Amino acid sequence: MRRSKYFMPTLKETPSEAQIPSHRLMLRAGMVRQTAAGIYSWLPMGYRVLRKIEQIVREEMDATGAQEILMPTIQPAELWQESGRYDDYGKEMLRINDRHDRALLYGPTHEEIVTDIFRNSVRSYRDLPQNLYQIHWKFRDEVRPRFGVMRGREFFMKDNYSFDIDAESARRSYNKMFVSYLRTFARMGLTPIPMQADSGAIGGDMSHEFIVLADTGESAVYCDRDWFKTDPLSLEIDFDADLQPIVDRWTELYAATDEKHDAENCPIDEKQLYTGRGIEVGHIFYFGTKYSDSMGATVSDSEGKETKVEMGSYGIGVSRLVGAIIEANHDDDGIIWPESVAPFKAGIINLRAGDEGCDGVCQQLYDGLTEAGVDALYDDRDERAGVKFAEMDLIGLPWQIAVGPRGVKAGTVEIKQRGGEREEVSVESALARLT
RNA sequence: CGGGGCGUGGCGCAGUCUGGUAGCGCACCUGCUUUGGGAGCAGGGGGUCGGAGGUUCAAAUCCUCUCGCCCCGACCA
Repeated sequence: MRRSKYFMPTLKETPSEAQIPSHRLMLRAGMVRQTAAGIYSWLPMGYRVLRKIEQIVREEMDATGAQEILMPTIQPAELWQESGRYDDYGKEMLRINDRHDRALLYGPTHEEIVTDIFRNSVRSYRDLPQNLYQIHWKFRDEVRPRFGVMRGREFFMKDNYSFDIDAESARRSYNKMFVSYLRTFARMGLTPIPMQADSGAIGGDMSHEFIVLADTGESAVYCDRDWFKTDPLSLEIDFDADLQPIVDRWTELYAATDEKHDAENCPIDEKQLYTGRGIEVGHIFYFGTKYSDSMGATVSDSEGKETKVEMGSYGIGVSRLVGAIIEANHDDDGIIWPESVAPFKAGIINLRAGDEGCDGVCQQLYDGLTEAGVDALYDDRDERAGVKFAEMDLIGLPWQIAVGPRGVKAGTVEIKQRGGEREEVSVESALARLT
């Protein structure tokens, strides 16, 4: 993509409404624009990142055998009246009436809809287990949206729902999600720490929040330093195998959010305790027959008896992750994207646009990268070097290649990783480095 | 929802207390000079001061109402 043609309205100054780094940087880098309180429009570069994250989530969901569906954003009130949540949910739920004065709502979550789909379509235990996911928009009318995309009212979310014949099978479904989440977040360059969460009326240990550490995170977290020795990406996972040992391993180390942590009775040594901040990016939850009960979702078991299905639901805040990743990866100059979610892998800076030599080398680099399938942003504008360097640092592409008249004469370009040192190399080796 | 704050060109702000017909920096346009870390000079365009009422000879400024946004707290992917 040529910068001169790319819609990326960057800002030198920070709009006054933005307080935390990710919000400021997303506005400054031209990734998003606020449309209303807690409601954002995604501009080309922000949308690229959102899609990268979405794709990682999708791949990891698919790897577990979950199947992607797409449910409506607008839902009929009847289903919620049936589950009993229509009155419980309160003002966070955006309620709408259509022209016939029928009560509708903009879905804050989709348990009712999937349960409805399921009960109308599945009759036998032979069709279980089942796990359906979707990635799309939800709306919760937060009293106080803030932190930009990290706590919006409208947000992009992956949510999925498991259906099992019994509690034991439901635990297997839960474990799959648990392990899958570890990989999903790790692939985005984040350190995910599962923390036991309140599992409500069901009780037990079947609810976890996934927290990623970030200095500017919303809540204080306490955990064992051994967390940093673990690497989810090194896990060889067979989703058909028993995952309980992996889950056990990832829950035996201490980890607690502010609310649960008790300094007096902390089970681990002070030296071993890491104190930091974190952002909740995922939540998995087993809730048994809560909805199958109220909404009559049953199947025949192996003896022909009607049995309520055991369910769980699992969420990942996809749009929140964009902010969370920036919170965890930035410096004073701007964003530092992990390669897996970067909008472009590399930026090419033409330090003397219009100079025949510079133009030629830049084109050669750009073509070379493009042919190799590497996304590059080529800053071909007639701007001063400082402007280009500053913007490239701001938008945080993992690699920068600077092409100037001096180097071109000597047959070299300068390559550096965002935040790293510059290195003079030949055009060929620059290309080799990135392809 | 309780408490606080702010709405003035695209962005950041001054002007409001003490009414007199809107200003600065950045960005934008033109020209020249510059050209390796957000250039310099000159010229130029753009705002009925969030909105509606009211007071006044006169309102960004005073009064009333209203809408929007932000921050702290309680709540959440």
